[in-house]
Amino acid sequence: MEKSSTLWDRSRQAVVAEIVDTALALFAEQGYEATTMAQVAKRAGVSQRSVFRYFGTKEDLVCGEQEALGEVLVSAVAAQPPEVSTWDALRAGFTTILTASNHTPQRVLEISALIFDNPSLHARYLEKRLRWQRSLVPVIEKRMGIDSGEVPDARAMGVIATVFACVDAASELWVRHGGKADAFELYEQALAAVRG
Amino acid sequence: MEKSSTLWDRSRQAVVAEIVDTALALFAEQGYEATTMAQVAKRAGVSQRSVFRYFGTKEDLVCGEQEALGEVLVSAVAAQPPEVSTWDALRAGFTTILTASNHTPQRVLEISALIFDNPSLHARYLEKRLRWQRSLVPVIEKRMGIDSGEVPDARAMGVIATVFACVDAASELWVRHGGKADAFELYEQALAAVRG
DNA sequence: GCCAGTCTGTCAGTCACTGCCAACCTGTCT
DNA sequence: AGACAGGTTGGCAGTGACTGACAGACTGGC
Repeated sequence: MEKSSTLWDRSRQAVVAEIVDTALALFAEQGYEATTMAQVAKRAGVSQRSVFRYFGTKEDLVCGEQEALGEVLVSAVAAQPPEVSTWDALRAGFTTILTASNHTPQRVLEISALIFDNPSLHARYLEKRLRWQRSLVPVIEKRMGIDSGEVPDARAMGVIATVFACVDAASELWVRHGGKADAFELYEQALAAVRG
Repeated sequence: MEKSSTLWDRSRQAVVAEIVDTALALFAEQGYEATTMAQVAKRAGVSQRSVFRYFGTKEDLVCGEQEALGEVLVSAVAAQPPEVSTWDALRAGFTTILTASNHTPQRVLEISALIFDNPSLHARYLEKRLRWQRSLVPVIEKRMGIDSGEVPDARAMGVIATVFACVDAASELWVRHGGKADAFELYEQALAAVRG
């Protein structure tokens, strides 16, 4: 949470934001597949090479910020006091993410719909989420009173994967309902069906 | 389970198997990323174009048969008698898949390790699994006594996603243990931690 | 043998992505 | 002001996955 130090850093942030905005606009106009990186670069006013320097892959134009959110999630869960149950700690982590995201719900919905509609994007998204799960393992193991071995514990992995699965189900349904449903409620329903 | 009808069909199957075998061998030798489709085609004795006609993508050389297994899973779950609980029905589906796969455990381990070690393959694999989940939704909804609406039910999705999550955790741990662990046991542990 | 339909190989092309190098911009030291 | 060092950008050529189009080969039915 450090203030954007140098002026140079801020202009860089502006360039990144500009590229993402033009990319999302183009994806909305023509669809993800039909849009080329050359188009994005040209309309954003930078070289194609620079777009790849900033984002690495076309998919990261959409899924890029997931990276940072993962760290937020892990530290939020780790920061929960020990008397909070594992399930509540994980839920708290996800609510933290929701409030930490500085996007309008419309924007979140737009991006989510893009991801859910596009197999290649969806695949990449799932894989990134799996990294979140991996980095959560030690945190949850400690919370469940399990010694962290070199290989993760099946119980910890199961709990983490289940919470993610329910979050995922809730997100997908939220998108399918056009953002009109209560995602939190859907999550509770899904988890209750599992644990009840 | 129909007998491979025409001779032509059988030789076609042989070609497909030959391509997969050479591909896996090359991946084992040089790694997945470092192996080009041109190499696979050349060593398999077919044109590069034909490889793409059979498999569509490089990833499908490894994940291709997942497709068929998904249908086996769905029909196996649907075939469970109604008095079997939802959880048991899903577990039965997965054990059916395990026995239906006509590969040696070594082969399964080799393929699984390839998938888990390779982000691009892993991503594609997860996305395919998600399609299994989608096609299971109506089956599970009926079993849980839920009317199938146009949008899936959160409870059904949660249960399905959870079982898959635990299967996934168990598979990954099984691979991390070099195939020496009991995958079934790991699955039970993970699910017990969730439902207990 | 002949014809229709299917399968295969070849070729050229698109697009994501990368390494390389020259130009450039920015702050610093003298 | 001018030289210098660091990092940044753009252009360019290349690789590799993947696709469409076309021509030849191969198959089964007549």
